[in-house]
Amino acid sequence: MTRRQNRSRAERGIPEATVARLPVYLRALHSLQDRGIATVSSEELAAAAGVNSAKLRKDLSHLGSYGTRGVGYEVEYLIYQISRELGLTQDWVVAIIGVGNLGRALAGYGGFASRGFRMASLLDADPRLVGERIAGIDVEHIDRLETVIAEHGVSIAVIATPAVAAQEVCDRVVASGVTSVLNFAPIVLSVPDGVDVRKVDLSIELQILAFHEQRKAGGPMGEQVEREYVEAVEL
Amino acid sequence: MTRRQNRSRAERGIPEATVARLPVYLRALHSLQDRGIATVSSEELAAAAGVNSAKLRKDLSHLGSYGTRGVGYEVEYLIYQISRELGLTQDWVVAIIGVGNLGRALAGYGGFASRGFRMASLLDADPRLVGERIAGIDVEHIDRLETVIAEHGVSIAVIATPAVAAQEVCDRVVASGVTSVLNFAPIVLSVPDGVDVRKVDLSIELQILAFHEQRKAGGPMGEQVEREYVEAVEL
DNA sequence: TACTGTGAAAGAATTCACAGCA
DNA sequence: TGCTGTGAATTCTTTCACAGTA
Repeated sequence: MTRRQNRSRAERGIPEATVARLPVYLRALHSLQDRGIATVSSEELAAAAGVNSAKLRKDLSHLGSYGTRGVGYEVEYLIYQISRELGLTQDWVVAIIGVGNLGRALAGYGGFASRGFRMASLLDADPRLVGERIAGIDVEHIDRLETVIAEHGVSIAVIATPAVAAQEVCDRVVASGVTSVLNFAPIVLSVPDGVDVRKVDLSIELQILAFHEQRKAGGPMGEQVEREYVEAVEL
Repeated sequence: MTRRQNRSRAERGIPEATVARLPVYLRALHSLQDRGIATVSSEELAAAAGVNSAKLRKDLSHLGSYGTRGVGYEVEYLIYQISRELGLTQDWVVAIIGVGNLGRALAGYGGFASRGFRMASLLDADPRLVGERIAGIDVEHIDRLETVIAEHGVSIAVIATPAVAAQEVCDRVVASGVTSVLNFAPIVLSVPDGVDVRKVDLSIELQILAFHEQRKAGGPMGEQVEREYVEAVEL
């Protein structure tokens, strides 16, 4: 794995913050491409992605030198390079566990099937849902989890179950060799080293918004609130 | 707004990274409370929240000194203090725009109605959905957006529409005075200063997972891939 | 004694500002 | 000339390690 070549690039060390923004750039680039734009400056692309141009250039510099001074970036080429860096030039097989409203929303999500991700399986514990066809896939019973993961070569598991079931499901997918988990259940999953978990959590996002909203309005009150606590506790 | 009192606390300056973790601590604390635990050490709480204890203590120190040396934190009191800091001791009125599977999932989300958030309205552009009752609320037509925001005093708008509609919906809610937006549409919203937007994006999360998954497997290949690009472009 | 709270050190991420190149 | 790519400066975040205290 040390076969290197001419291209000078920071050896396998893209900052996490940069990785998190690459998908945003990619989306902006696709949108430019759809509008027939072939070349874009860092200033324009940054605006489309909602960041400042210095940050964008620094981020892209971690991938290599894919721009042209005095001109900008070629949209198609940059799409390819970012896709490659993110691993989207290969297909990742995804299984969704939990087919409530959220699971359905995820299954039906378009951008999913399109670039780099193949939804292979939908699983649920509720026997009444088994056999139902959603987004072209038959829902299977959770009992088949291990079999399905092995047969399809699932590498990313999306957990969209109720909170109480999430840890057990997680343990099972991890035991089956899955090392990437996207968790929608409102619970902190514990996993062994080497397994990546990302969490998407509506209520956390709302709470962060509430914090800022409150701040705009003047912040939490002082001693008055201290009194309210005493009352609240004594109810 | 400069009436201060004894409690020494960094004057209105809680780091953003800390704010983003407070909801996680809060959830962990509620879970401890449900299990009848009255007191917790930074070590235990940190484990439950999936962070290390130094970080937890530093985070909490930004709110004030709510622990007891040699003992730990009183669960109930800490819940109250964090809730207050996040602005959850008051109710925030939320409207969801877009009632597809995702909107339904959000509407049905339990933790929502419970702590600090009141779902006041569901809106959709599709006349066939108008009048349908979801989670106890009648879906209204998007034409009524401005009226609904004013009447209910909506302060947080959740955008769960298709991407093409999202910016227009966003413009309208902002024009109606909403300054906090939670966006589920896969698009960068542009808003004036003073408006907070948070984004939840499935495909970005998947892409970040794919990056790490690829890394585990050995990273993007070198010159071989460079050739593949040429072929891909020439299709 | 067993914990919290916090300065100080280390590490990451962002921004500045400009050299260098097409 | 007009842009990218990047060192250097700055700011933010995490971690260390221990003084202080119930």
